[in-house]
Amino acid sequence: MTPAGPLLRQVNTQTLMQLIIHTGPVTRVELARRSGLSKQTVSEIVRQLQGADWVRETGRVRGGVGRSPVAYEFNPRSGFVIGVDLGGTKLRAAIGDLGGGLLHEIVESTDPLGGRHVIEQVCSVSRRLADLADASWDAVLCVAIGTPGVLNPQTGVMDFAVNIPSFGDLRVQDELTGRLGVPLLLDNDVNMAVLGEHWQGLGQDSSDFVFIAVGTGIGMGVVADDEIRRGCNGAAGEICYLPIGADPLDRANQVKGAFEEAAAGAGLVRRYVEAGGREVGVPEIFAAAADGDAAAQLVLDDEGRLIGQAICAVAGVLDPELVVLGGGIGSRTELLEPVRNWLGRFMLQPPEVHTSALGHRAPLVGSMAVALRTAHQDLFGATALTPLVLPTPPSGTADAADGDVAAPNPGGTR
Amino acid sequence: MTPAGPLLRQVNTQTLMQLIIHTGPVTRVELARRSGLSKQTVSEIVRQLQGADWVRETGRVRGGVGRSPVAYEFNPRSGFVIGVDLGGTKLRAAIGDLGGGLLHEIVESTDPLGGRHVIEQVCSVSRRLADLADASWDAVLCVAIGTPGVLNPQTGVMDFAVNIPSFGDLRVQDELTGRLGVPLLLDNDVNMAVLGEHWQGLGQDSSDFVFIAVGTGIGMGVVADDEIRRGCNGAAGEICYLPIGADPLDRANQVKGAFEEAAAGAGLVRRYVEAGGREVGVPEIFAAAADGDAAAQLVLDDEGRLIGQAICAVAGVLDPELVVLGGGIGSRTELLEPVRNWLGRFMLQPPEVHTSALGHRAPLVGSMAVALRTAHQDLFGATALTPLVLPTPPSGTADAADGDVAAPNPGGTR
DNA sequence: TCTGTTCGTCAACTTGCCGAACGAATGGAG
DNA sequence: CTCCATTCGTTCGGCAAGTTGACGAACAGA
Repeated sequence: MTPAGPLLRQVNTQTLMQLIIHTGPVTRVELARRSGLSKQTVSEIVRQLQGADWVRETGRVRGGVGRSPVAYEFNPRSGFVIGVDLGGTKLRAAIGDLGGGLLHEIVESTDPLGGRHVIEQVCSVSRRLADLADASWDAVLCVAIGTPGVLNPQTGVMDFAVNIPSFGDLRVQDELTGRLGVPLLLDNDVNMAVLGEHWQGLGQDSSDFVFIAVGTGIGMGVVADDEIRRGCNGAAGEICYLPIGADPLDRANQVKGAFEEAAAGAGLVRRYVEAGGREVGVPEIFAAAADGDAAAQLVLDDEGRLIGQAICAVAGVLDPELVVLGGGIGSRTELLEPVRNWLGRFMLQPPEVHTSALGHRAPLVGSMAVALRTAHQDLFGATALTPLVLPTPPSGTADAADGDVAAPNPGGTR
Repeated sequence: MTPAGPLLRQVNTQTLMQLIIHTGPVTRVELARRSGLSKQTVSEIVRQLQGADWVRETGRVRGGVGRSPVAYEFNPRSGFVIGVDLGGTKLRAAIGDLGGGLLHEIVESTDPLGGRHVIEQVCSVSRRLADLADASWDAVLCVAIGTPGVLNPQTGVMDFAVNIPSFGDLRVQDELTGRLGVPLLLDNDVNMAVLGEHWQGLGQDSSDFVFIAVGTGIGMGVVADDEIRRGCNGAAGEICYLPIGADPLDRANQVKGAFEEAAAGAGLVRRYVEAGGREVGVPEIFAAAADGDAAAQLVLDDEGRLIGQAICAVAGVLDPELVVLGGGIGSRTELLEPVRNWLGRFMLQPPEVHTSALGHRAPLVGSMAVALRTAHQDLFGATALTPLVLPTPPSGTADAADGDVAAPNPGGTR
């Protein structure tokens, strides 16, 4: 089943591939030093990789004494990935190469007809991106899509995809996979956003941090130990249900969640009206506060208190290094100071709080990160080949009777 | 650096070892089928393992047609691990074999002198356990200790180890490692408890669940994706600081935490007094409630409300499959119904809530699990040998300007 | 006792990697 | 301009590990 030769060679090939990717242009001798392999083995494998176009020469390294070595680097155009941020109004998509470089980006309005029309739109945009990048469709290795809603990990259906008409009914995963013919990943847009910040934003140096999006709704993405955490139903980070702000016992507040009821867009407007303001949109409230409107300022400070309280709850559970605020309301820098202020009054040692570095592009960047990572895993990852079972502790007391053993399993499972 | 031969053989040896451990008694042919290796290779490696006493024959499998094969099983006595639950008043310790079997257990009072005396006590108990199990000290592969307090991941010092006099000042990790001469793991007792439940208690089938201990203090252990989560400062699960019950803005409530101030032992007693009860201990309150004391019943129902609110907050952040209640107060079954009742009023789809299956032995069992797992990792794990770097996406800069269609990045990153 | 079947081991062959030695390129010294 | 130390890259013989194939050994049932 697993001939020995191929396996070892595969491991070594992947090792070298990893080194070439992460070390940038590198000579064969350097590879031999770092991998511990011998020069000849390295040469042979590199030759293969170059033949398969995974790797390309990048010139010679001159300057030292002795013969100039040839340097090799990863050929980023050996594959492409596509990331999509599918919102209720806008569809953002981008194509990038396997080196992590972003090549082209398309932004357009989401098809208001919803349902299959949106699926069709995603396909169309994807193929246009591939054309823009002058890439054959076969070279597209992975597509990742972030969209509002909770992904049901079992069925692959996005529940609560309220922003797009009749989108929740479709088996989006299957539909799109079938139509694109490419591995497809679907996830919550907040999860994508947190991964975006982890890859290229504020969370680059943090292995434990959260992204809190406050806008029309409220959501949170959690990165713990450098991985996204989804919880058992994919509902981790659904802090809209936190018992904060509104009465958590009122059933009316449990549909969208007490915290969301109070702190999200509608709640903010309602509190502004209650404080004596006119019934306007969220941006107008911020503008009014900037103009010195006392009611608006009070409401925004209160918003800071609510968010601070939520962060306090999150920090008590997760102990993140950093909290990134995003979304239509959360990304307003005016909120930063009240949030920090209130948080400091709730906690003795609060986590750092910052406004998203990527802004509305966070979910898109995150989708790219997911697609890229998946492609790399599939191509060069350790997943497929390790024959090792996870080393979990043996379960319970060995209840095997001593002495002769019962008959072996007849079917010869496998 | 890494000779090829040994590496491949090591991988295969570990593969077979894993199979033998997890499959129980198993014949060589079966091993060959499952591992994909040939019969000869399996024979050779099994011979070696048997010579090194890692594996032993366990009789022949009779009943089938043809020659009876010899079955092999993991020799659990090839190594031993020790788990310790070091509390403020009691010290529980146990020794088990590498098969997960618990062999002997010792419970005694913690040395009230604290500090080095306790360290000495741990050493003494450990060696006595090894003697009881008739194991040479060299065969003890790992010791894990759970104790109250927050482990500082950097220094290895237990901060806030308030229950044991002058214990927080010591570099316990280093002291004990030096004195025992064995790999030693130190962690929070609540973390140990959650791992105990994960191994042999209620959380066996859950990859995402939490253990909430309510007693003198309040703490929570978090298992997400089958791993314990500590957060960036090891303070994950410190739900004592949740803004629940007491005024979270009062600095006096921030030392121990608002939630702990309200819901832990002292808070429970205080609320009972405020409700008209006498100043008694926690067990007396439970007894009074059972006797029909209205004030006590009210206070306990209120305790259920507080805990329910905390679970609501935790569930909103982590989405656990299960919440296990433990600790002096939390493990009282009388609380289960009020907690569930209130939780159902807070949330539409609350997680399951149960009382700890292991009770006060949870931290001890968890320590055993940690020690066992560490020993297995060290012996048969994949950690030491994989030459693969983690396949993270390469960090390319792609700061494309916004716009309907962004220009391709000009610099040709990297 | 015979026979079909399965287990376990011995031999011959293949793969992959390494050490050592050798030709090739390069920059500097004379 | 030539020579040379130095480093790069390749070729050759050898070793370690695994696989296929064949054969003796044990066992159940006829």
